[in-house]
Amino acid sequence: MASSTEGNTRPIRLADIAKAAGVSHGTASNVFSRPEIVREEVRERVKAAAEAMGYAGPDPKGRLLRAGKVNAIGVATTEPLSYFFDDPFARTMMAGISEACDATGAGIALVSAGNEEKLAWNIQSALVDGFILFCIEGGPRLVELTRERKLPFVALELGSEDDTVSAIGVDNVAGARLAAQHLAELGHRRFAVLALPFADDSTGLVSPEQIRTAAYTGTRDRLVGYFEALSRFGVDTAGIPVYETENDEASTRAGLEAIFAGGEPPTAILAMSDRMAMVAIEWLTARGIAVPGDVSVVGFDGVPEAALSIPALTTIAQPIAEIGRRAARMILDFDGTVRRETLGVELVVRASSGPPPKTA
Amino acid sequence: MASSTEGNTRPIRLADIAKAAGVSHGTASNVFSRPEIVREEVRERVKAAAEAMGYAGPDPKGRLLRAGKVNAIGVATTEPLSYFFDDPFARTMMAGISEACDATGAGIALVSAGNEEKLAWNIQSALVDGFILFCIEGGPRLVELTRERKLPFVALELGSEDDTVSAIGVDNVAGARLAAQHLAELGHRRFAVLALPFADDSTGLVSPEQIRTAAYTGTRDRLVGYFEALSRFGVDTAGIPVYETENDEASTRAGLEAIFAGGEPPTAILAMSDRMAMVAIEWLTARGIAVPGDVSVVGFDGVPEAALSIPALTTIAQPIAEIGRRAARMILDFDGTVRRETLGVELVVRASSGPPPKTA
DNA sequence: CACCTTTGTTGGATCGATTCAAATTTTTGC
DNA sequence: GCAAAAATTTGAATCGATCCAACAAAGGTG
Repeated sequence: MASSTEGNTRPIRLADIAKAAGVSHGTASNVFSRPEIVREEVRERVKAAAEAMGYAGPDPKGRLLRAGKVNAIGVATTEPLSYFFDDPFARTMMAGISEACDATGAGIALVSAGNEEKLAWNIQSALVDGFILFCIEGGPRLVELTRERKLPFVALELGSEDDTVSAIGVDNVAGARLAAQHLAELGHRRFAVLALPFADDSTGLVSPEQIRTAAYTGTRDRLVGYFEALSRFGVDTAGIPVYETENDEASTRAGLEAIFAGGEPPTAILAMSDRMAMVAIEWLTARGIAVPGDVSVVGFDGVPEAALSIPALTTIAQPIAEIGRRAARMILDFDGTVRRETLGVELVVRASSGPPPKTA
Repeated sequence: MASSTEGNTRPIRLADIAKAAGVSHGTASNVFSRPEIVREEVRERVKAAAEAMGYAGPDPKGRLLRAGKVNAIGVATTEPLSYFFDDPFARTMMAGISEACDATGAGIALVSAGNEEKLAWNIQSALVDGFILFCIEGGPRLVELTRERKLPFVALELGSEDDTVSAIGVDNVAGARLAAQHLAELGHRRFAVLALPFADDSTGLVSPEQIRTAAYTGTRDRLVGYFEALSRFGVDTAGIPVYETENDEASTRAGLEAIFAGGEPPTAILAMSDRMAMVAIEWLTARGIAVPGDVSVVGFDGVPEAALSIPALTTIAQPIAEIGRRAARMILDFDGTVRRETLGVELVVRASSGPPPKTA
């Protein structure tokens, strides 16, 4: 069997090197991980043996098991992987996460999957020291899945009210209030809302009942903020059409159709994401409805693209990158405690909002 | 919060569960990895024990060592991590890679580092089955580092002439020819080139000597293509200023200053990246030089943003996402052979190129 | 009832390293 | 020249699982 295995390229292990160099594997290991403690002559001999046998260096797989720490954090989402590179919000957030990881030399592992079963498996088997959860949709489910792993994790967006999970997010109520107040102060009295999902797999005009039982409290909070501010200006919030979308182009357009199908169109649109707001601007403009001449639009998020749209988007800016940085640091210097941070938001007035038309 | 004296909560291992449930560790393992082969009663007993002891499920670290496969591919670059999310070219490429990974359920690990030493370490210790190398700059060095790891890898951009390494790239010569020919056909005769780096740490106007000894052959190929096409139209290529930048805003602006400082300004700029081309458009426009009225600009890459610039950028479109997809698949179904693929490029004529001004 | 399947369970071997207490060798001090 | 101190080296134990040949028990057959 000796000669027949000639071509069988079983990978070379550290132990093989040790034997070839005539030292124990303990010493061989030291040559690679703490070279300074082994005598120069021996060190050279082992290195020479490694070189001669084509050894690739200690296999991280083996090292990992012993060391325990992977030195990488996982970022998980229910969206497909390409979401991390396509979506402006995600990208900005990832840039923040990257920054924190770069600073400590940690790596980033992107975790996602086509279907839920695979996602569960991928979360179970991801080689990471902790997770950052992108809870855009399916947040509760994602948290559930991750909790099983018993690793530190932090949810982005305090979507869930469950305060046993660490989370970082913004003050949605305050932000929404700011947006609505801005429009009301400009004189608007007829509004429509483009909302993020309240629950899984539902879209369309939303009833008060659905709002009360919203699974995604982030969405609910923004609506609460809108209504709170508008009430103060004497607007009858019960009459405001709230259209739930999936935060994509198709469902946003459907929402706009529905909103403008009725008799008296709104003069201002409150969109719960910049993405929807920008689709709205495009949709309105294409129909000859002037923004902000006929209808004002205010977004939410503050993605970089919002400054570039035409007209530039008035929006509620979240400190997106900062959220990412903090989330990463929370995992990197995890101390066993649950932390929930709420960051402030800011109204950024640009060109998409103005006074309502005189005729209205 | 209760009693921290609970003890050192050593993580629970599969073996602990096995003992608690009174079965062998082999059986306990089967309960999790091949539940169908263990008798229901036993299965439930083990699961119950796991639940009771707060077992997080088989640790991937252990599994990994046995299985060998990580089921993730590493994407490495010498740029900081945030490059993956900021740069349009990188993002488009990553989207392609994501797609291929999503399809097979593989994960993506981003590998980078602040300094070269750390990069080397991170490449050594990344838990991946193979690498995709983003050889924007420092390509040869990155290849070197990765080769040591003895894992499959593929370089993006056939930057190196070393054909023992797998690579995917585009036909730079043909693409550059297309760009130059387009401008020459429009009537341009006075050109300037904004070039990508020819070698590490050099910028400024480039001498023929530097071109011949270029470390980055991709850059050289593009220049060769430009010159080849222009010669055919009787242009004296020796007189064309070639300014080497670092493909960032600052050095591109410096290049433009240098190019337009001379007596007779060019009527057309050949930029080796869309990034530079877009900076050029902005720079020219800000100076009151009309694009394409006074000066035409043609880019290279075909990033999505190019279509959105004002005026929209004429460019040589690479199948960026397709390159990513192929690279990922090459690693995912690695068969031990070296593969070098060259993909075609396409001239996309948009608004940034036109005939030269009459007066010139 | 002996014999063959089928189905389930066991425990040792293995994956590839690191660690550390103990053993060994080399230096140093006098 | 010798003991104590310092510097190296050793090898068993460990990290946490999976795999698989061997074994045991239950079911079927003539």
